[in-house]
Formats: sequence, C-alpha cells, structure tokens
Amino acid sequence: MSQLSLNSIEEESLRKTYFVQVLLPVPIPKTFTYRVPQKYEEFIQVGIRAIVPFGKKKIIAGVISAIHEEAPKDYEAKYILEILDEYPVVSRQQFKLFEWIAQYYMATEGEVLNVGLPSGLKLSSESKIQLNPAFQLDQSPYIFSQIEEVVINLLKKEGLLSYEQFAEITNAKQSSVLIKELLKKQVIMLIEQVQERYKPKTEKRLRLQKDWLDEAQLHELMQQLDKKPKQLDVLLKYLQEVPVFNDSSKNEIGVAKSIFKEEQFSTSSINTLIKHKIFEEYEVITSRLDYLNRQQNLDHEITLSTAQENCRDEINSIFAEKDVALLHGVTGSGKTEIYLSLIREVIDSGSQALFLLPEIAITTQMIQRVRKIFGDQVGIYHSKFSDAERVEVWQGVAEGTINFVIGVRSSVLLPFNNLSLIVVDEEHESSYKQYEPAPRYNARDTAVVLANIHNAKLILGSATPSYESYYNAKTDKYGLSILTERYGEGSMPSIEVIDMRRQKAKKLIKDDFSHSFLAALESEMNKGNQAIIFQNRRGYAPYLQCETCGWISECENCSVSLTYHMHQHELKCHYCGYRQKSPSACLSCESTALVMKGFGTEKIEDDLKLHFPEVKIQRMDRDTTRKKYSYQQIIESFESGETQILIGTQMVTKGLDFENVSIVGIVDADRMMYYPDFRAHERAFQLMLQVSGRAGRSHKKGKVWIQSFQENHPLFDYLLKYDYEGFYELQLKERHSFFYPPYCRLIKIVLKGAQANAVRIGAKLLYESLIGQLGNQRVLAPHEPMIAKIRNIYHMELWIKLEKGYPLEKTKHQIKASVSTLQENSQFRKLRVNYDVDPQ
DNA sequence: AGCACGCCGACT
DNA sequence: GTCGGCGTGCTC
Repeated sequence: MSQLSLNSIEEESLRKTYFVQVLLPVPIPKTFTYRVPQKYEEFIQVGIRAIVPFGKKKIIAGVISAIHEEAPKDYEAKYILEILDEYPVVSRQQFKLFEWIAQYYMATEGEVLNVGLPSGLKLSSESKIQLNPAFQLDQSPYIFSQIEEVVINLLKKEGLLSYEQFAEITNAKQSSVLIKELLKKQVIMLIEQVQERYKPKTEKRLRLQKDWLDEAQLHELMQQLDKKPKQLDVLLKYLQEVPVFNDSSKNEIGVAKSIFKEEQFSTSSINTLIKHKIFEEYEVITSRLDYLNRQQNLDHEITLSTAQENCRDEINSIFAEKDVALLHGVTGSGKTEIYLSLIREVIDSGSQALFLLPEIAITTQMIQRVRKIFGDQVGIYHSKFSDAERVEVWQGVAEGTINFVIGVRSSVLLPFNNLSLIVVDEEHESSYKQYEPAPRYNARDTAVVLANIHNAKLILGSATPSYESYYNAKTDKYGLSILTERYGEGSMPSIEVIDMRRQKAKKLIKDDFSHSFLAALESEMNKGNQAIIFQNRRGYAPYLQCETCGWISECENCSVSLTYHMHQHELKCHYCGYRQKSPSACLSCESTALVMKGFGTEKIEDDLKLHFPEVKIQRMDRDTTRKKYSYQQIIESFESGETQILIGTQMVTKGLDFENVSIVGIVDADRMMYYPDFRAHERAFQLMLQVSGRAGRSHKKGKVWIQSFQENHPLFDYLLKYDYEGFYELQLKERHSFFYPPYCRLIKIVLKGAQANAVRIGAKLLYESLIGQLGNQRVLAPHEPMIAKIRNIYHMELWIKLEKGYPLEKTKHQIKASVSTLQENSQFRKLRVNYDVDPQ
C-alpha cells in the first residue's frame, strides 16, 4: 500500500504538464496559452473547442490550435474550464487557411474564426442574477423597497434571471443601480453561465416493450385492452404502422410519437400505455436538414451535350497540368451540368467537393436540381438557413457525412478535410468579397488557396470572367476552356442601343423611355411575351430639387441625397436608413417648385403602369423583397406568366431562367458606365451582358434595348457583337497605362472618425509616413470617398498600389507599423482604421 | 471586441 | 461630497 502511494507520488512529480494555444473569436492578433487540467489530458486534441476564462469575468469558447509543454514565462496560465467536443470541429487544413486569410487580408485569426464558425458553435458567457443562497428575508438587517421585494419573490420563483430579463421586469432604467443595491445587501449574486446555443433536434418515438413482441403476447395484450377502446385504437394504429407480427425487428425503430397527435389519438391513452409498460417512449436525435430524413428517387444521371462533354474533357486535361481552370461559357451554355458531372466523379471517388455561388444565385430551382442528383450527400450553406441548420452542415462536413457543399462565400471556411474539387460559379461577382466586418476576404481568391492546401482542383466559371481571372488564364497561370454555344435552341438576343440624345432633341422621349422602346415593348406585350426592365437604382427618384434656389434634399447624417419613395411618400437615406416625410415646399426658400430628379425602379413601375394599364407589372428590388417569401412569390408569378413585365435592380440579372422573355430593357446604361471606379466599364459590360442573357432563352429570338446618352461609346461596339474578349483587350490597355489591376495589387486603407479634422489630418500624416517607406509612386494621396460621411462618421481613403513582385507581406507590416505610430498620438487614437486588400 | 479601472464635471 | 461621463489598457 505504502509502496503504491509512493509510486503515484513519484508519477505525479514526473507528470508532464500540458499547455494549449487557444484561438479565441476576438480581434486580438494572437492565441492564448492555457493549462490543461489533468482530467482532460487524454481528451485534448487540436481542433476541439474549449471553454476558458478570459479577462476578469468573461468565459468564452475557443478552439485549441496547438498542444505543447512550455509553460509561459511571464504569467501564470489559467486552466481550461471544460472541453466541448469529442472530435475536432476545426480541421488542420482550416487552421492553415485561417492563418493565410488573416495574414493576407490584414485581419486577425480571431476575426476569421468569428465569421467562419456558425454562431451556434460560438459560446460566450452571460451574467445571470441569482438569489444568494444564504439570504433570508426575515433575518436580513436591511429594509427593502417595494420593487426590491418584487424582485426577491421573482428570483425565488425563477431561480435565474438574465440582465435583460431583469431590466425588462423592473422596467427600470436604473436596473443596474438596483442590482448594485441588492448586491450590497447580499440578497443576490451574479454568476457567469455559458450556454451551448446549438441543441440537436430530437424526436420522441414510441415502440412496444419487448415483452409484447411475439404473437401469443400480442394476442393477450389485445384481450387486455378489449375494454379500453381508446388504448386499443392506439395499439392498432401502431401495428398498422409497424407490423411487428411480420417482423419483430421492426419494433426497434418504432414510430414517431407525433403521428398519433396528428391523427387525434388520445394523448392520455398513450401516456397510460407508457405507464403500464406496454409502450416504451424514447428519444432520437434527428437532423434539421430534413431532406436527409427523406428517401428520394434520385436521378443520378447527368446528360451532357457534345459541346458540354468536350468542355468537361478539356477541363480534365487542363487539370493534368494546372490546378485552376477558368470556364468562360456564355449565359445559357449549361455550365452547371458540367460542374455537376465533375463533382459527381469526385464524390463517387470518396472525396469532398465545394460549389460556391453568389447569394442571389442559390435559388430553390438550383437546390432542387442538385438534390435530385445528389440527395443527402449535399449540404446547403446559405444565410437564409437557420443557425442550427448551419451547425449541422458544419458538423456533417467535419465528420465526413456531407461530402458536397453548395454554398455562399463563407462556405470556404467549412471544416473540409478531404477536398478534391472546388467550383466558383459567377466568379466575377463582387459579392464574393466580404466588406464588413473584417476579415475582408474574397472567397474566390481564398478558394485558390483552399484548393492548394487540399491539393484540390478549382474551376472558376463565368459568362463574363473578371479581368483578373481572364488575365491569369491568358498568361497561362490558369487553364482556359471556352463554351460559345447556348445549350438547346436558344440563341443570344440582338442588342440595340438607343441614342437618347437624338431622341431627346427630336422630343421622342416620354417618361424616361424612348418612343421606339415603348413601341417595341407594346408589340411584345400584345404577342403575350414577357419583358424584363433593368434599372440599377431603387426608390422613385434619387433626389428632390428646388427649382427656385437649387436646394437638394440631403441626409442629416450622411453626405448623400435623400431618395424619394413614392409609396410611403417619404425621403429615405439608403445608407443610414433615415426617413422623413416628403416636404411640400423647399426647406430652404419655401418655394413649392420641387422637382424630382433622376429615376429609380419605383418610378419606372409607375410610368409603365400608366402606359400599359392592362398589363400586370411587378417590381423586384430590396424594397419589394424584404419579406421572407416575397422574392419567391415574385419569381413564381413571373414564371407562371401571370406577371408580364418584371422591373428590377441587379436582382433580376442572376440565374433566373424564364422561357418567355423576348424583350429586355436597360433604361439607364450611363449610370453604370460613369461611376468613379476603375472597374466601372468592366462591371457595366458584365451587367449588360448578364441582363441580355435573360432574353431569348427558348426558341424565341430575344431583343435587348439599351438607352444611353453616350451611344457611340466603344463599349457598345463590343457589346453588340458579344465581343467580351475585344472589350477586355481594350480595357486592359487602359488598366496598364493607369496602372490598375491586374497589373498591380491594391490595398485600400480607410480612416474613420467623428471629427472631420482628425480624420483628414490623420490621413495626411499616414500618407506622409507611407510615401517615406514605399515611395510616392506606390501611395495615392488621401481623398474623400464618394460618400464622405455615413451616420455622422467621416471617412478618408488611402490607396496603395504595388507592382507584381513587390514584397507584399513586408509592406503590410510597414502599413500596420505606420498606423500604430500614428495612433500613439492621442489625437488620432480614436480613429478607426480598416484595411481592404484587393478591394472590389 | 468587451470590460474594468481611473480621472474629471454636474448634481442629490 | 458622489455619480457617472468616457479615455486607456489588458485580456493567457
């Protein structure tokens, strides 16, 4: 005995102490060291979550990123409080990716973790108020107010209250005063509680107790229940659902308790049956991804046309040499089938595949199509899905039960461990770039790195590739495959550009439409065809102006004009949400000569309704799709032919296939082209081509009408010929001479602050410091962005342009160092600075 | 990012 | 005198 205990003491002193690095979802650029309690030693793994104390009172969950034995020298490490997972929720490859994103996009790994982890997997403590167990009202030396007594009684009943509940109940603004007072009187105490937000969904099921399974016993049971008709009903229903007399093993799975409820069986009889040990109630964890529970008739076949097959083979041969293939296929060429057939091959070989789409392109149509082919192997990762569902996709990917994910930007952050193929469709979409909050990452570019980490292949697909990607393909960094034919009978519509200047001179414009367009529209309407009208601006009129004094309606908090919305008769700020009733007279000179300038979707809808009173017209923009199913409803109504004209913003340009659209109108092409951004022309061309692709999807030949006051702009020459490449070449020359991407890399630095002066001077000082290090060729002088003030916060921008090959990482360090030097000065300390690498 | 600590103005 | 305003610094 004594020998034994000596041994264990020796063992104790020889025992290694383990420490872990924990990555926390906070914007601090490092991991934190914690000590591992002995009881958890054997369970510790990289990638599992641990609950740790952080700061004076906070308790949060982080992810273990490394395990080691080095005790920190300068401080005493705190202990891990608890571990949460049996298996890693973050894969080793993910840590690498997180690190790359943080480094490249000048963010912290904690910020990456923060956007990556579904909030159901993030835990953070909440203070709860609890009655002090030692407290007794009659023995307390204090006197209590009425409200205090109410609180005491409530706590007795409820046990725990959150701050929020407490404030609500006492409906007191000084609830914190009350809490302090009660703490002083030792009535209450505060506890920190972490709550796992993700709860697996469970289902209550019923089955027969084992004693009743054979025929004789069942018979006896029937007899027993002969006088209890309600219970007998339940039993008969059960036997109907689960014919245990044929196969007693079926009893194991039982039946969902809910089916009895649905069919109005008596709940009390069921409970009696359970109490009498005839039925057994048990719970199972079910998936929220309800399609996983459904057996489907899968249609594994993907049939490709000869052109598609050739393209697929071409991509496969590109992959023999290169990791990235750019698929440039015109709208309607059937790129999706090619992706899906390649994904099929990957999944069948047992690896994972990821299919990225911009948010608006993940439609019900698309999901159903993919489900039909892949069934329960697909996980959908989309912001419209609940957090619990996202946690399940996350876990499915980590555990390997889901090997195909179709999702938005953030799905590049899922815990893949065996990825073989990534597809980025509509790769030119600027929504792949996250803007707020940090990390400002581009999912398309991150996918390149993700593919690299997994040794996977990547397909970038688009009808109008981004110039960066096309340049990479042209310079042989990526492979290139081109699909020029539309799939099936469709052909590209013809395009006509209307010279609005001439139309205006001849007075052939009515309500912002040229007569020729209106005539064409009318003729198509008479034929029973459908039309899409595109205008990239919502609301009625972008601003209200006084004709007497020139006053313009402006937002109080932002440097933008207020947009007039007719339906609510309001002026709204599209940046901060400020609204006011539309004035009937000028707020400056009181003249009533107020006119609306410019036009948005709402005005177009209004005008066209007057023009075509008998045609059903719908509008699709952020204002009409705010409600959950309104988007769906608008699409369905257009699809069924009920709506004849669909007016919309960018929303109408993506992924929608309508058979009957024979005419497309782009009301104001100039607005897209004359935007102060070096990508404006690239974007305008892409957008116009995309909208054009909505017409002539079937055998009907479509036509696109574009209204412009700059009708002889070279962009149109290329657009009319569908000459993507020609326009690309032209633009590239411009990018070269003005030194813009793809010839350089851009980093945008934004300084924000409440004091216009501090922001302006701070930007100037930062500029001076940066040109000192990078040279004045590489830094653009600070300037106000187009919208200099948003919600009363002033903005200044600094652009860094770096030629290819210039040391990137070093530059980023220099930038950060310059910013921290600037912020040593208290005047600039409260400026917010954010970095946008490869801004869109 | 939160959150506590600490140092100055306006009030029972 | 105190309450609470926000500027400052730290979190293993």
